[in-house]
Parts: sequence; structure tokens; C-alpha cells
Amino acid sequence: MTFSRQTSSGYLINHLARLFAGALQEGIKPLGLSTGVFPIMVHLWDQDGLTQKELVDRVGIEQATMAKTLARMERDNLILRRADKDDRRVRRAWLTQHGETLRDPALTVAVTQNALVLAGLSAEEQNQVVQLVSKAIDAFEAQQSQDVAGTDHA
Amino acid sequence: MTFSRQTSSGYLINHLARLFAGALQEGIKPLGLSTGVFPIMVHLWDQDGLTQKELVDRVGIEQATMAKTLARMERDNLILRRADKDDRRVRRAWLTQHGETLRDPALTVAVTQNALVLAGLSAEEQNQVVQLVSKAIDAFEAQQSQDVAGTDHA
DNA sequence: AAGCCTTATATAGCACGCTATATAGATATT
DNA sequence: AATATCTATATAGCGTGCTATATAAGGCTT
Repeated sequence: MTFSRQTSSGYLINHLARLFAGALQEGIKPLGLSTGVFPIMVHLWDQDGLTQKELVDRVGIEQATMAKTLARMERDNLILRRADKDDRRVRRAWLTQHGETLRDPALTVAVTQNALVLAGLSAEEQNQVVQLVSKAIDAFEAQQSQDVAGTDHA
Repeated sequence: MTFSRQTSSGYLINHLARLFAGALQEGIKPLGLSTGVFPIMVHLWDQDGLTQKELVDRVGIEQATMAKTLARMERDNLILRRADKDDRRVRRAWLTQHGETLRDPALTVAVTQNALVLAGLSAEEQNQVVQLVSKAIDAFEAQQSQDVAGTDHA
């Protein structure tokens, strides 16, 4: 049974993901941001006032994870949440003044740190990684949702 | 400032890493194993009686993370730890009978689940991913250790 | 309107990663 | 031998991910 570091794609991807997270963390920590918060901020910078559900769908983490992270973001003065007036179940997340201010420096440093991790690859190789990883994700998730649909009427 | 899902390699790698972790988790949970424990078991199956430091060096997580994971593994009857007789600081980790038994089923299911995640890629593409990711990791870590050495005598 | 299903959010509890720090034993220096 | 330094492990505290479950509001059916 072969299961070496070199050939285990799962191990390698996990390892690289931790390097990305570490580099991003290092860059954005001085701004008071963290790796879990960052992708949520990215979406709010793009479109403010999203609901928790909308953020869950866009960021791709579980609802419970989102709920806890939004609570921390509110605690840390990055967002505030107000109930939707038409549907009182819904709490929309709005950037604070401070949260808005972070946009440019945070995106700049994120792009920089992101690039640093793949700096050992040529531009073409970096492109290949992005293409291949995207393809794998899309294929796997398509397969998954098909499986779920399949068991639904079993 | 562009920072879309499609072009952020960090986001993509993180996403794929979570898919790998989920698939592995699903496969090995019935055996009483988890994603944090698994790579440690792999190394102990290869060579039993390793020290915590040896495992830290091989698995590539922080010492504190290793300490907590080994404690859980001992609690769950996967390993037991005995002090080294020559150096009483050292506690070597030994697989229990139960831990040894899991080797073949766990490795089998891990290989299967691992393959599943990249099933949307051709064999050649899978190979490319492994090569490119390995290259990126090695280059980045070489760079990092150089930086540290550089600041050392600054 | 009452009861039922669905949807949005929150909470509990755990695994696993990190940094920072404590402790205990080994080793080196004087 | 006493002191200082290094090394191995443990602990504290936190963020971020997960599953499972609770709660509350909206919508539908009768």
C-alpha cells in the first residue's frame, strides 16, 4: 500500500492550503482581519447588506460557521446587523465605516501574499493550477449534488 | 481591484482542501479515525514508536497541535505513550493492537476517497496537479527558511 | 384561524490548526 | 557542583471548520 507524501494529493493540497492561510493571516492580521473573516469581507465590499444565507451561498462554508464568524465580525466592529423589515427572520450584514476603510489595504495585501505562495511557479504554471483546481472542484461538486439528488427518491 | 473566486488561487486551494478533508472524514469516520489523526497514523503504520518531535517533523504541523492530537489518540485507544528510558523528556507513541488493525482498511478507504475528489481530472491532469503543488510548496518553504535565516544575523 | 411545512438564524459541542508560554529534563559552562 | 542554556512536551487561549439540533418567523393547507 503506497501512501507517500509525494503522491497523496489530499495531503499536498492541505499543506498548500495551510501555507496560503498562514501567508494571508500574516498580511491581514495587522489590519485586524483573519482568514475566516476575509472572504466574507470580500463579498461585502462587493455588495453590502447581504443576508447570512446569501453569504453562505457565496462563500461556501456551512451556515453554522457563518453565524459564528459574523458574530465575531460584529463584536470586532467590522459589520453591524439589522433585521430586514419585510422578513424578520433575516438579518442583513452591513459594513461599518471601519470595515469599509479596510477594503483597499486588505485587498492589496491579500493579492500580494497570495502571489507570494505561488511565486515558485511560472505564470503559466500558476494558471494551470487555477484551471485544474477549478475543474476538480466543479466536477466533484457536480458529482456530489447528483449523488444527493439520486438518494432523494431512492 | 479584482479578487474573484475564479482567480484567487488561495481561495480555490482552500476550497479543494476542504473537499478533500470532507471526503476523507466521511470514509474514515466509521473506523473511528479523523482527518487530523490520519496522517499521524500513516507515519506510525510505517514506523512505530516515533517521538512527538519526529512526528512533528514528518507530518508538518505545529508541536502544540501534535501534542493535543496525540492526547486524543491516546484517549481513543489508537496509541499509547511511554517515556523513553534514555531520555525521560521523550514520550514515544506506540500503536495499540486496535490502531494496528485499522491500517489496511484505513489506507484503502483513504486512497479511494482521495481519488474520488480528483476524479474529474484525467490521470495526466492529476499528475500535473501533484507536480505543480509539490513544486509550489517546496519553493515557498525554501524561500521561507531563507528569510528566517536572513533575519537571524541582521 | 389552526396546524403544518419550510426557511433563516442561533447554539452546542467537537476537531484541528495556530501562537505564546510554562515546565521538566538534558547538556554545557564556569 | 551550581548555573545557565537548550530541548521535548504540555497547556492556555483563540479562530475556523464541521454536524446536529433548537428556535422563531413566514407561508401554505385545510
